[in-house]
Amino acid sequence: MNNKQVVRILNQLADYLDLAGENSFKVSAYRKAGRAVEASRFVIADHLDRLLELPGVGKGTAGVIEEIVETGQSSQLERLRNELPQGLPDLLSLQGVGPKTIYTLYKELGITSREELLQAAELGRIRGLTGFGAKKEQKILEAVQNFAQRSERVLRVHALQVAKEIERNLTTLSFIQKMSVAGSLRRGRETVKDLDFVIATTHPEEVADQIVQLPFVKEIVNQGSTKVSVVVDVEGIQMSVDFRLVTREQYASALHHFTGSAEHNIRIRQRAKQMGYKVSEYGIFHDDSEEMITFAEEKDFFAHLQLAYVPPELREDRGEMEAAEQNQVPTLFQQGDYMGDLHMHSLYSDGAHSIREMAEAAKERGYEYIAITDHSQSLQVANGLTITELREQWEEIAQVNREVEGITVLRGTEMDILPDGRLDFPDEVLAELDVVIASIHSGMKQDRDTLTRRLVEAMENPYVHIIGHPTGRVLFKRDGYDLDFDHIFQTAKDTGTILECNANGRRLDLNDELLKKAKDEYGLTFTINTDAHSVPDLSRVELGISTARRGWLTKPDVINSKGLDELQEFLKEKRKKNRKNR
DNA sequence: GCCGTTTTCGGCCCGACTGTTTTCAGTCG
Repeated sequence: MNNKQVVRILNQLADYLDLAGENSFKVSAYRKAGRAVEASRFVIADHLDRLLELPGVGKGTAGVIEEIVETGQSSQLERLRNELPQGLPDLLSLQGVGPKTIYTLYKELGITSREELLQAAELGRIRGLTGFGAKKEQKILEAVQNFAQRSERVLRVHALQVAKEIERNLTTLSFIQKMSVAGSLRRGRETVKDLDFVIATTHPEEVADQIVQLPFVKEIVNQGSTKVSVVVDVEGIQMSVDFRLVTREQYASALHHFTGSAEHNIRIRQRAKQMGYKVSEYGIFHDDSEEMITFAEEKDFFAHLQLAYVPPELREDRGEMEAAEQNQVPTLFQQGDYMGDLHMHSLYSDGAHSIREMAEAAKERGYEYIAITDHSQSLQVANGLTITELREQWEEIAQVNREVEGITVLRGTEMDILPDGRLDFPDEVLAELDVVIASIHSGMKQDRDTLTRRLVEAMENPYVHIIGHPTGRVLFKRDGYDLDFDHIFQTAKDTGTILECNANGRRLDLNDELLKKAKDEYGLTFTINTDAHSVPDLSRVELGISTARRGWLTKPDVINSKGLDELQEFLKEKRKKNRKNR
């Protein structure tokens, strides 16, 4: 039984308890225990003796978890399943419909599915119930109808596109003093469910009226004097968007509050409470007075709670509170630290632009160097290069280096690690390359041991510098390979192999959590690369940087922060050291 | 159910909005 399976059962139990009308603090205790299991560094089933170390896990939930691990289920959950129909928890996913509503509808009308709910709403059977009226019935009807098209999470890259369009429009409105996107987009998350904007204004009603009239607003969900919720459609991407309207004085507190995460905010409020304060989205209050303390900037808000400033990407309750208390928040990697991109494709394999075009675009971005890393011969779907073609490419690289000043193009490859574990080029060819990335593009469904061994053997080759997109996951499409990460990270440490944070918006691989684990537990070094297949792809480096920041990476952790000479020296050293070890 | 610099009970983050009520419950983030 893996941790995810335990989490799923704990969450199901919480859903059922919620529907059964159980004390809401008890319900959230189970959800909190679920989050603790999810965040834990060890496999729960192998360390049942350590359950009580997890925050929010006490005797009660520990007993439930033990039972889940030992029997594969929870007797409490099974009992509730016998008492309440199977379909009820599904109804919790309807917008604006919660446990109390669902339970009442079940008790009074026998409703156990979306179909039955739709029918009851259409027949007007809901409006007569105590506490329900025509409007509530209409809302329920819409929630069921919208279920099929309700907004799923969208990729960060798409959410950024929507946010930019909204920002562009907001700047044309009157009475807006200051504004920022907040929420999970500001925290740099790889996918986003909805957007939050915080706006400072002297005229909230007027701003709200202007917002709901913006051309991309498809639906007004609700509109008050401090909050407007709408659904927008920007070039076919539909998202829910909340706008929070506050005064200039309240702005910094509101920005912090709506940036979240929920877990981070809870920690902030607990701390404030211990210090005799109360925190709301508008400011900080003394327990014993009405006076509200406001802040010019977020850093002043943190300072008032005797905390160092925490960048949005770290606000997940993954150790940032402890770091801020001890003034040990790291200076995270930033855009200006990025000196060059070490993974991109050209016309030689499956890229859309020539080496020269890629070099000129990279120079335009201020880079010192790039590596052209076309695919290798076995990856025929991507027009992988034979050794002969690779040598031809070196001539063109030399020519571009002669003709385009101010940037250096390095000879590279993204070489396949073949299904049997062999590499696609022999050592004598690899020795002539400046940058060797080894990646898996086939045999992705092999078992854990086989896949792990393929990566480990690739890292043990002294000519391999980098493992490209190490887990192979593609967001919304496929999970990463089944891998033994401890074995892989240990090998990367022993061989000095660099692991990639691939900035393709569907990959972001390694992801934030694996980056943090690899850094904290193994002290590894990383590279952030776009894997660009065209000139515009070069700009997605920002997605890789926000992921790296969420993984707590700093400038020295990322080799793309090195200048050209230092980088080349570093790549050569890696080979020297490992040839000796071989 | 969890937890303790208000320690074994009594809180648990906090407020906006909506719809239904006539002072509040439910839902959401």
